[in-house]
Amino acid sequence: MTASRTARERVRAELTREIVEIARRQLATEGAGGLSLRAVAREMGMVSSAIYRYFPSRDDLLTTLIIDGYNALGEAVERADAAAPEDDFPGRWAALCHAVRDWALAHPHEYALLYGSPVPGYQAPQDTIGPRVRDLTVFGAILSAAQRAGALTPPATPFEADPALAGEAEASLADLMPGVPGDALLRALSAWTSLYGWVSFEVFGQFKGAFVDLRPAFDHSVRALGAMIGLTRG
Amino acid sequence: MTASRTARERVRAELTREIVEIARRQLATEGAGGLSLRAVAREMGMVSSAIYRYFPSRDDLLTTLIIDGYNALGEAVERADAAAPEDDFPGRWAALCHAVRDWALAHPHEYALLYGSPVPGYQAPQDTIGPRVRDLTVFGAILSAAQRAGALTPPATPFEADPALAGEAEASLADLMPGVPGDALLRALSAWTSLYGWVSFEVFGQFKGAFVDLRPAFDHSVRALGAMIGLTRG
DNA sequence: AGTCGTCAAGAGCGGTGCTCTCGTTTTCTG
DNA sequence: CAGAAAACGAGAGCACCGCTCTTGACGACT
Repeated sequence: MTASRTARERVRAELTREIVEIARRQLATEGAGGLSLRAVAREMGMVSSAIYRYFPSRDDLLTTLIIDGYNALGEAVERADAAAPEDDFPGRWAALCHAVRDWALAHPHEYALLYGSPVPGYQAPQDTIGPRVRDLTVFGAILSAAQRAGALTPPATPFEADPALAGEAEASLADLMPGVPGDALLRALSAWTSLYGWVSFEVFGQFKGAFVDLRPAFDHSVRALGAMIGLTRG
Repeated sequence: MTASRTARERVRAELTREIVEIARRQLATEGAGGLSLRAVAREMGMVSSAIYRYFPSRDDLLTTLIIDGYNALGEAVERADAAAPEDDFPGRWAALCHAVRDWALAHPHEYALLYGSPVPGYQAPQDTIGPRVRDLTVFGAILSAAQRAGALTPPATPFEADPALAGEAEASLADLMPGVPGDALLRALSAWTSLYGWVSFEVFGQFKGAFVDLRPAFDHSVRALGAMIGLTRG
């Protein structure tokens, strides 16, 4: 039964995969705005209306591309983190940051789809919430592990966090970053926004013609942020 | 002579202004993708081809909207900075940050046009470079003034900047932020990317359903970043 | 073997940016 | 002042888009 039904379903799955693949290639070359169902159909030798048997609308196709993008980015981050020495927490943070930057520069249009302006009105259905936080999850694992290893020590700073706000942060991030004190979470949040702010600036061209060499500047910023968070070697 | 010529040119300028105004309203409601020359023409009671007498292409219309956006944001930032006590440098930094965030939240689609994914292939002609750095210019003025007032003192940090990189930063930002030492510039750069990273996250919906109250969290982050930069009261 | 669901194809709708042509009107000039 | 020149709005049209609906053929299940 499964075998007979699979005859149909297998070709269907294959065609679906092929559509997504062609769409991703179009996305990579033309950008999100240039993704056209008709062009995908043309490249597949199908007529445009046939695509709608597989994706009910252009936005649905975009949504799967978005999910794939989050997964690809998350995978890259996970790989980079796993390759770093487990107790070198500043190093793991730096590896995470460079993974994000490298992936974004290698896939600018997909990065724009994930972290740029929302494309249509906007969509973002619920299936996205899982892959969307894969990078954050890695970050949380690093922070939690550093905290457990006693390698998350607040640097001397003239600025203290409001205890109420710190508690709120602790509560709302308890699942992703368990055990991390609230003030460290707030510092980590600043570092996180700085990371994506930098990458967005660079990918979206705001840094055009600024520093001669952006890579060492990025690396310095990343390490300084790691120190600001309070990460030390375990 | 000017009066006679103005007969035509005045109505032309007026129509141009009206086109931009309608376009901005469409941009605010529909987003950059929903901006349609035909819709603008329809709303003006003109035929679509007539618009091309005033803007040679849709991208040109978008470009003027972008320039206007940079100017509006820059003006808001300048106003906020001017309203703060001149020698309260952490306060001026905080005012700048809140001005950026408030403006972005009030004009999300225009913010997306400025700091989101570049719209078509992308454009960004040279007329943009002036208004584009109005916010950065204010930031530079704050930093330079703080430095002159002796209110820019590096906080105790376990992380030192590479002198070569600091020198490079000093050289490339000498015009915008004269007199500011390189290591402070590097810290300021991190704070800058953190600011825009935060605002982009918030405007683009990445913070959806995170903290209950984003405003106090933002304010804390901003003040912590100010301390990280090394800003103190003069 | 017959029925029913799935599929690709085609035509078509309303929308887009943009081009070209054609009268008209305004401006500049001889 | 009259005529040339430039600017203008209107309209038709091209190629493209997302999306819908119908039609006919093929495959799968009873």
